[in-house]
Amino acid sequence: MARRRNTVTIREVAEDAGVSLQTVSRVINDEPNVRPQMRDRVQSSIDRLGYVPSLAAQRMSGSRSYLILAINDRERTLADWRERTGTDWVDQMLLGGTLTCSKNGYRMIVELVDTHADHVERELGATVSALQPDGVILTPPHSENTQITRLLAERNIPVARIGSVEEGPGIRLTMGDEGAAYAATKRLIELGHSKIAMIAGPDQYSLSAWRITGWKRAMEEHGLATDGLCEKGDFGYESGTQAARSLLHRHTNLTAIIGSSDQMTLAALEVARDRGLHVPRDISLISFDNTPIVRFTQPPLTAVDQPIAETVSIAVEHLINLHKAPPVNEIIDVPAELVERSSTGPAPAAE
Amino acid sequence: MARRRNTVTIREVAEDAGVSLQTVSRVINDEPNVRPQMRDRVQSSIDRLGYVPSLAAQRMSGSRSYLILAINDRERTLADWRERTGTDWVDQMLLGGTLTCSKNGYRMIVELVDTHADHVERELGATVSALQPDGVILTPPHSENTQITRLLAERNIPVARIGSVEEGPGIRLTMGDEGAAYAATKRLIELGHSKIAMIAGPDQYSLSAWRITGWKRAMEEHGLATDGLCEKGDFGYESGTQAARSLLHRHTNLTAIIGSSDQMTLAALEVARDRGLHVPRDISLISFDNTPIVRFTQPPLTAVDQPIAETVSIAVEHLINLHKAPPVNEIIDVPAELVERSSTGPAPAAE
DNA sequence: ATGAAAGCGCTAACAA
DNA sequence: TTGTTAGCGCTTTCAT
Repeated sequence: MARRRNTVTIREVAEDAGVSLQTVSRVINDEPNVRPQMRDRVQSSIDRLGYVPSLAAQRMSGSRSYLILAINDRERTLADWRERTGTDWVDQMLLGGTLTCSKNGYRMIVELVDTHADHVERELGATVSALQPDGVILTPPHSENTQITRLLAERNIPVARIGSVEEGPGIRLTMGDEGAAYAATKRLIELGHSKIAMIAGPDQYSLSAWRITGWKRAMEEHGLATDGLCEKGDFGYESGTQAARSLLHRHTNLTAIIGSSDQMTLAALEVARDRGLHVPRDISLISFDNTPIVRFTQPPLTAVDQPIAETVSIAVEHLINLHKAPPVNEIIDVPAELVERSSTGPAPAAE
Repeated sequence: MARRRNTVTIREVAEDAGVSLQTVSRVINDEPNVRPQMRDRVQSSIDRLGYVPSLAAQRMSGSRSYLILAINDRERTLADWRERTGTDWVDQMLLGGTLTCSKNGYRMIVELVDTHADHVERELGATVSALQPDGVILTPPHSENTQITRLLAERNIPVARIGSVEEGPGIRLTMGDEGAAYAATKRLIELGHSKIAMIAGPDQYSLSAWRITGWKRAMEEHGLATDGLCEKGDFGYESGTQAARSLLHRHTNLTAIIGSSDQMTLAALEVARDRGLHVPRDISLISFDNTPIVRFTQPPLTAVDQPIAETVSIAVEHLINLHKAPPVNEIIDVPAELVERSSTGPAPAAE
């Protein structure tokens, strides 16, 4: 069975318009050296025939692939999806990414990449060879994986690294972590809290440290102690339970906790409840992420909203070179916002 | 600046192995007529050089594109993402789709397509021309959009239609809607309920009717009336509020509601609470979707879990022809499961 | 400002 | 069983 030709090619457009292939190509790519009259003629043929250039052919002839790769941690992402934890990180990436991509004729492809050292080079290398993307967006913890950044640099593929300020190839974007932690802490201080603890994320993620820094800065500015008030988790629920238990055990006069993820803060809420503490009357809680679920908990959590969509959108814009002359050494910091709900309130009167 | 060659091509592999391009091609595509010894030789060159075929080139030479398109309703999806309603439909599609795709060397690309009649043909036509996917997965309401199915059929692109049983091109998959509604209703009847209402989805979605059918069948089998017990919504929260109000207003002796989406059921929960009804003591609630948020509401909702990941995975398998001889006229029904939580309980004693 | 020719990396059809 | 040839649809030279 002969596979019928079923797409319009550049040749048909050229014939229809009575011009050469090149002229059509020039029109498609908005290149100079085409008279307006000619351009109109060709464009109308394109429209009438419904011609759309084949991505594959464009890529083949050495032009762009019009593909942007968004890379996420395989293990964590799969776990989130399988357990349906309600993390909408990927959705927000798609929101910011696909919209900006499609505005410019690009597509975004989500790829999951293992952090495991043996695989990463082969795995990502294969993906890049197959797809030949025009740009790659790296998210933590991949943003700081030198194996990955080196591989991409070798292949001359533009990179946007989200959540990293480390020197290295590509542009760097952060989501206001330090500032947000500072603002959250400050807000709690305004509410009269002075014993404010932090459940931080894992060291593997740079942003964990930035948030600690923001929290410490606010505390110190107000002459408040931070010793023993920081516990580390891995962003997951279980680790939040451990951290909250240990904090509440050590500090019976704790009146506020900032959790570096929704899951950990949710766990803290549960732990507080188990100990008979009422939120926010006895203890205030602020979370990081602002995933959908925190609006539905009892009480709904005050949370730092991660501007994922906006950040990814900006990353895409830079990758496809909308901003000519990329500020190579600059770091783009997209500010995060604090969304106040009912898990924060005035500090309880001192005993 | 000369763009440096930075990928290994089939030619280099051929030279390295001392064979022709064609032999390498045969090895790559696992074709017959290559002696094991030759195959090994070529394979080791491939491995050593880290060669991966270029998708674009493969596509160009008339073979597959190794791309599967997953199409969702643009407006609804964007709204869900922007409002962060917690719908993880796309995530579940990615979970089922990308895993099965990547196992077979394919990629899945998520596309948002407007339902609006004027656009759809141009829009989807352009995407298909550009990407030339090997298969397309359609979700409601696109699954039954004849403009779309016709377009894809004309271009000989294999289609999987989720949530449609209508005659037409491609394979059809459903997610056990009728059976699940039947099972949910039956469960409520077992719990002693007899006045069981339904908040259905919009007519635009076939599955809305299937769920009504399942509910009615269970009711009738037990000699229970259904008159005036079905209200229609649009799956959104607002419409759920309207529907629940109207139902509770008309039927003061209502003891159970089945909602055709999480958002509508959440709205019903709120309405019930406003009227001083305790869930599940005074009224039981069962939802459809089982998105992450329903585990965190008070009380957590009993819900019909939509097997999205599994369904999409099966769709992909068929599209890439893992199951030779596709059962063209068969409908694949992936059963949904009822997840019991705390929004269902025994019917209150009759007054 | 426009066109002709060459080639991107691969596979299909054919030849050996 | 293996190799050779001719494209796929497009963009790059380079001519005109």
